[in-house]
Amino acid sequence: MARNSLSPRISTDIIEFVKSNAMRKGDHLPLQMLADNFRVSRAPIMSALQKLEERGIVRAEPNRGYFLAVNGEAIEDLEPENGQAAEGDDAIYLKIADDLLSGRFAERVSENELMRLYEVPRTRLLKILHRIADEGWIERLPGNGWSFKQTLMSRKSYEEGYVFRAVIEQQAMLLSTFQPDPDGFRRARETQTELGNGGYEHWSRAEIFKANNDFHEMLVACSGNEFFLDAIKRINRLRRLLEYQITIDRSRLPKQTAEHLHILDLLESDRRSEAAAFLYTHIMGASRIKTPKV
Amino acid sequence: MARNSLSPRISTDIIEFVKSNAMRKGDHLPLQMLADNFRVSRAPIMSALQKLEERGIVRAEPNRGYFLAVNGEAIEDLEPENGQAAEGDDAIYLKIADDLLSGRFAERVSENELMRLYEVPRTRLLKILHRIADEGWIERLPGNGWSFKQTLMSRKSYEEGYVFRAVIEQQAMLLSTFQPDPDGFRRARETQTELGNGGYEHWSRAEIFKANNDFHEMLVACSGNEFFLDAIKRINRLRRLLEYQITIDRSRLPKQTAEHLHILDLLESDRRSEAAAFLYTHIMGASRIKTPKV
DNA sequence: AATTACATCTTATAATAACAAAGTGCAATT
DNA sequence: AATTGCACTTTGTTATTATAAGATGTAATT
Repeated sequence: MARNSLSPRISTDIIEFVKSNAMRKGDHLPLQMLADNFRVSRAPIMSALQKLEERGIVRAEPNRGYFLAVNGEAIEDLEPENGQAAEGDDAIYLKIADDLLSGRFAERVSENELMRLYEVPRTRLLKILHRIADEGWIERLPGNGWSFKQTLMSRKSYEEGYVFRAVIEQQAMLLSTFQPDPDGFRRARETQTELGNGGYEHWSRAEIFKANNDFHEMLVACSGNEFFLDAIKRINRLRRLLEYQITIDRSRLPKQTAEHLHILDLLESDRRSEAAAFLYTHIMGASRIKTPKV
Repeated sequence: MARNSLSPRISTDIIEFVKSNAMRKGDHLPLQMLADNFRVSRAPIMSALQKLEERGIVRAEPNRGYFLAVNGEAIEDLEPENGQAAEGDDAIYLKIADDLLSGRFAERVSENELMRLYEVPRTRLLKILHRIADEGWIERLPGNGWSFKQTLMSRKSYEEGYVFRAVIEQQAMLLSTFQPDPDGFRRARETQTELGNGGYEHWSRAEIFKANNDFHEMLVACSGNEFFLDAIKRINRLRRLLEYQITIDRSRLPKQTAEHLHILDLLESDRRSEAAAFLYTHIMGASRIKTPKV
């Protein structure tokens, strides 16, 4: 009768926060700091911490607050990578994507139909549909119902996407406002090195995908132009959907990470136009290898 | 208690359709054809035509349907250009934009607050907010409420937008898939010529803006790459919002239309890279002149 | 001075019902 | 054969109400 609690998501976020800040056992976790960080009030932070206490990750001290009960890096995510255990809205979102790619939809669908099909209240369904609309693969019709844009999910569009990415990223790098971000570079180096040195064998598909996207988005962020970054983020969200259907060719990853590192090298030795050219072929090269199942 | 009828919008659409197809007095207007065209069922078409009959624009013949009562070009829009007579959702959308640009919002707003402020039911408000979110200048917070992204509305972002457009459009033209669309070129020529030959003096701001956007979107459409087109459309929607605040410098329009025609000339004589380079400076040039009021 | 813990207020989701508008099948008309 | 006109079904918006979750001010504790 009421909404889904934020606390599960926030629990996960807190764990990630603790890890990425390399916090240690005994460190204090002030409510307001976490609340500001996640852009919510103290209330959901409280309940998330209470849940984390039950899992033994934090310790509560009366009137003093919550403290880390273990070292950050020692925390393992509960329910880690159990296949497709997407929770809540995301589960339905993915089901819709899957049903669309399997051709289970007519071009036109009514909201009621979808509500019945996925057993979701209208409010929630609409939230999901609007998200999909934002990603561009569904569209509200003027009268009743919604219409899927199958074109965006096609093979042709997939290749167009690579062209778009290659052009945008290359051009972003050539902008006069482009400026390498030392901190971003350092972290990218770490991740890419780790991924190249064996990580590619056991990391999950989602992790690999994220590492790759993070790298490219970090580069575009250096352009200092929000529109370029936004365009890349937007197309990456769509790409995630299509590439989930594809088997990753892990044998190609060492080469990929090496190329990523090479780009950083070039940039750090002020050979920007070389880096941009290399980036272009790097992206276009990736598109030819993989072949969608569908 | 029920939703807004589509018929007003469809009436307008029919008029536009009739005009752009140069239809003549006495021409038949089949329901299904119009329905397919506007992606709705015959029902709202019927009621739209009934309203048009009351205005004397079409004539009904029993069991035969509706026929144009006047020549297409002779129809004047009712309530034409009466300043800012935006109807329905658009009115609220524009009010929100205006209130934001005037700094009347805190960074954080709740849905209830907005419902009270604009006296709109939640469903409608949400539709508008999602549209705004799609344009990128508002964002749902994880807990309660929404947050405006003022950055997108700033002077800096305005300039970044021009850079983005210039790059995207130029690169779109350089794609191997780029192919001039003779029909699109012809129509663009007509519009731009008309605008240059005096149209710039009496066309409304909205009309001028639309002609300009149509021109650029037509060009990008020739790239045959949906992502380029989408990116341009997206930024143009945002641009409309900011430029509405700006006084048009009509004296610059003849030069602008001349440049547009020049681009078409270059493309038609197969001088694509020249055209692309010119297009780039054309767009960047436009950004320096105008100065936002805000 | 910072921060929690609690009480209180506010917000958004969900279920329901009413209703006008959109969608549709088919006989009637041209 | 095409298209309308109409009866009928389905859909989506709105208002209402209940409720759990988020937001927040403040006294108490460190």
